[in-house]
Amino acid sequence: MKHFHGTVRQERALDAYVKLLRAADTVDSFLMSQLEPAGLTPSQFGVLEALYHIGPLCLGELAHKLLKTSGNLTMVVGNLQKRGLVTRKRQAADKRFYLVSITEKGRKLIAQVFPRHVERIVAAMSTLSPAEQKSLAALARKLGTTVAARYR
Amino acid sequence: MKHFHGTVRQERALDAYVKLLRAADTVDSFLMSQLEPAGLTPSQFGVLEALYHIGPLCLGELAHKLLKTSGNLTMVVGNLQKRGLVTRKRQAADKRFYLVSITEKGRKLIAQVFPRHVERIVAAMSTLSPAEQKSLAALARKLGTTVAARYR
DNA sequence: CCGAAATGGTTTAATATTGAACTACCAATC
DNA sequence: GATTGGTAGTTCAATATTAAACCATTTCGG
Repeated sequence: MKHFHGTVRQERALDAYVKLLRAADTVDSFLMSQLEPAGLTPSQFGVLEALYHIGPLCLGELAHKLLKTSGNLTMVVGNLQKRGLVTRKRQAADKRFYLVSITEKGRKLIAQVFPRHVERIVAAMSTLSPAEQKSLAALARKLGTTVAARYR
Repeated sequence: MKHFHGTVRQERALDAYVKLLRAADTVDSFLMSQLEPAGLTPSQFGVLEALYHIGPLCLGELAHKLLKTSGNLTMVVGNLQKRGLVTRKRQAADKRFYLVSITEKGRKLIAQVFPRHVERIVAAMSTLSPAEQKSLAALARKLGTTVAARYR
């Protein structure tokens, strides 16, 4: 938005906003493009990674963690299920819940893909010094949690 | 990725990466949800805003600015055109180019929506002090440009 | 208990998004 | 000036994404 002119206050906020979004977008699309050889879309990777590291989750929890709608998760989990990477099981206690678990096949896939993914993140972030990385994390966290809480 | 355990170096990079993405996602989805009453999707708003502030652009330039593919822009611009918010004109000089311009109707819509949008950005960013906003912008910029340049 | 409200998921319709194949046009070279 | 190659956009098939309507189940107030 270099072509917008407002008050100092506005331009400062806009500038930080735009640069934040662009950085996130650039880093993320690079990382996600590297996942393609595994045949995983970004969303599919997100679901599998969560199940791999956290354990079985129900659809609503997945949706909450990935900041997506439940309708979306129905589709993404469906596609993972088709490929035998996850299972979906109706809970006996409360039949409204569907527990999603990663299968052995899914586990193997993530185990194969994740280490390289982490190394690419390290490489990408290494542009920033350790102190800068911590600073960025703290600022982003403060911004994200405040906005999330304010407009809940 | 609180459930991943690696080296200090890895966890620092992952933490910064995750918090960056989540902050961007949270702020952006809040802002974009506020645009719905205008009947604009995030992408449509992005295109319209660019045309409004920069002037007429061809499809490739729009794709580059919005970090999207040309195929995507064909669709988004098509939907904006259906609603009479932009026009698409074949260039005489080089007939491969299609120049996209905002119409008076589109201009009015953005003029009506944009000021509130800016104020919401200011409000969201105001969690951070002016110095923190500048710091965040600088760190995000450094990260984004380096990653974009490295993996071009 | 029972009917009403709340909750978890699915479905539906519309738009978005991508990569890849394809079309139209331009440019350069021989 | 025809072939060759490159560039701008479109089309296509598949997945993603959302909001809204809907279905099933549970919970709660009376």
